[in-house]
Amino acid sequence: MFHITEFKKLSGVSVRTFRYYDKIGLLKPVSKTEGGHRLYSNTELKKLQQIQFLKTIGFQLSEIKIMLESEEWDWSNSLMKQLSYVINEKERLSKIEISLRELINGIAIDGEEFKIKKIMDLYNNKSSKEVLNNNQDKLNFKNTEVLEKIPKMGSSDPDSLEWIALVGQLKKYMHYGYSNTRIQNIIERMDVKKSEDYNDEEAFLDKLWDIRMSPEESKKYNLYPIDQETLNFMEKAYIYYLGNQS
Amino acid sequence: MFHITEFKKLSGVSVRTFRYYDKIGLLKPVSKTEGGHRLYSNTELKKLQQIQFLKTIGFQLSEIKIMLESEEWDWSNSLMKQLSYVINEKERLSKIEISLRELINGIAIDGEEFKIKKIMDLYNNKSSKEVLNNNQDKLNFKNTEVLEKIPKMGSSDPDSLEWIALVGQLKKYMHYGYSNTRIQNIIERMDVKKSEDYNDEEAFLDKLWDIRMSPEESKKYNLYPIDQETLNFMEKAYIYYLGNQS
DNA sequence: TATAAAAGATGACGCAAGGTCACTTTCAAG
DNA sequence: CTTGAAAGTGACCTTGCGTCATCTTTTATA
Repeated sequence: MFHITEFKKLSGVSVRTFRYYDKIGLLKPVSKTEGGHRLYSNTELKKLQQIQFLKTIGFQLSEIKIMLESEEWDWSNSLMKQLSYVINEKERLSKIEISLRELINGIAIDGEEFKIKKIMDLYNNKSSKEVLNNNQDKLNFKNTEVLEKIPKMGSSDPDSLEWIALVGQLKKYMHYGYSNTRIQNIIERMDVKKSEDYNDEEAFLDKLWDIRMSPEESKKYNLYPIDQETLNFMEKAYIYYLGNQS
Repeated sequence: MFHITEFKKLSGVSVRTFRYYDKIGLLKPVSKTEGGHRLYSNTELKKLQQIQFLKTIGFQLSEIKIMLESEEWDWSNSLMKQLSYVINEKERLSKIEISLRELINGIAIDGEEFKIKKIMDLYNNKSSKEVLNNNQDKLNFKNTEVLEKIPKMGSSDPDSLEWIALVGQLKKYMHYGYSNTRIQNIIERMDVKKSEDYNDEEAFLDKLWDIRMSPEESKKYNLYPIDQETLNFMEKAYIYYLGNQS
């Protein structure tokens, strides 16, 4: 049993925090003295450490509370969600980093600091134009000849099966980003398998990526459905793969 | 001269934000009507865009206010400071990302979600007894524990699916002989996948090949059945692969 | 055991950047 | 001049506590 300042020294967390956690019901003292002073035990210390860890990896206290309360929490789900959030944040920061470096270089080259406002204007204009460009839809053409070669759903042929498995893995690990080793290994395997299965007679994957079919269309052809997001991701990963080959 | 809602439409920023910026003195309307309605001009629009840009690269409103107020601001200094902040943040997020991936992998390997709390403890007190206990667990690995990692039949997990597909292809193309390119490609993919899925902590395939279980045994464990002939062939092909690597 | 000092409790305000009510006043058209 | 839309102000809410101010309990010493 520890008094609140001992508990603070053991954990390195402030007294105010304990009172706050008590108030929001996240971590309650094991008991109280007659006068109302809080008392903690080793159990609370361990729970506090769990809370601290979950906090450092970016969860909010309200989420942590629910996590630790329910006995059968879907940990992998929330960890994945948190991971994708972290990855997005990193990407956002990377963009900011690039902008900052450009600005710093621009200033260094100019030497005239008052030009900063003009540079900032450039950024604003650029971003609005980029939005327009990105909204332009890409071409949607079909090639039934190629479609016939695409692995069919429900096939028990191990070759088709691996295609399905590879696409499935692509989706599963998409959150790692297209440059991730695991993703790149999958792409490489696809590339090798492409030339084995389709003998390079048709640039199969190229066609596949041009088709960009909707789930509805692919069902019509009894194909393994590949959604737009996965196709886009596959394209990015493949471009990256080609760039880093040789 | 724009009224506040026109200004909102021109900039995409909320009305509440304008009132807030006015209150904190960041962006004041150029004038007001007799009744007190705010009026903005193109000057304010440009300034607002500058504010928005500085906000996206991570500056606080209080900083932005000072920046835009003083005529001779040391831009390069504050941009550098911001850059170092962004770099630190990215590094912090990278560490979080690693932790999250380790946790996710741990769960994926374990399959037992309730172990999350033990894993979290490991992060906190790396020197405590928990680590020792856990290491002991790992030292006590037996064949049955390895068996738990082997892809199960009927699993829809794309990773398991690819294992099954790869073994299936091995059987299908076995007649080409173990040194055939196609076979060697399959073996290579297995090797890559082995280190991805099992993290090299255990030489998974080695164990698998040591087990050499009968179809009956594998059914008992609900495993994808691999017959003796395929196992032997796999071994030969793998030895050949190791010899021709590098 | 009385008393002083240290330790603890409670409550309130503040922080950043606004969102979301509720209620009142002004503007612009007919 | 009226009426509905638009604009105004003020207050409370969010996160995760830090920082007073004030009051009560515990503990050490005389």
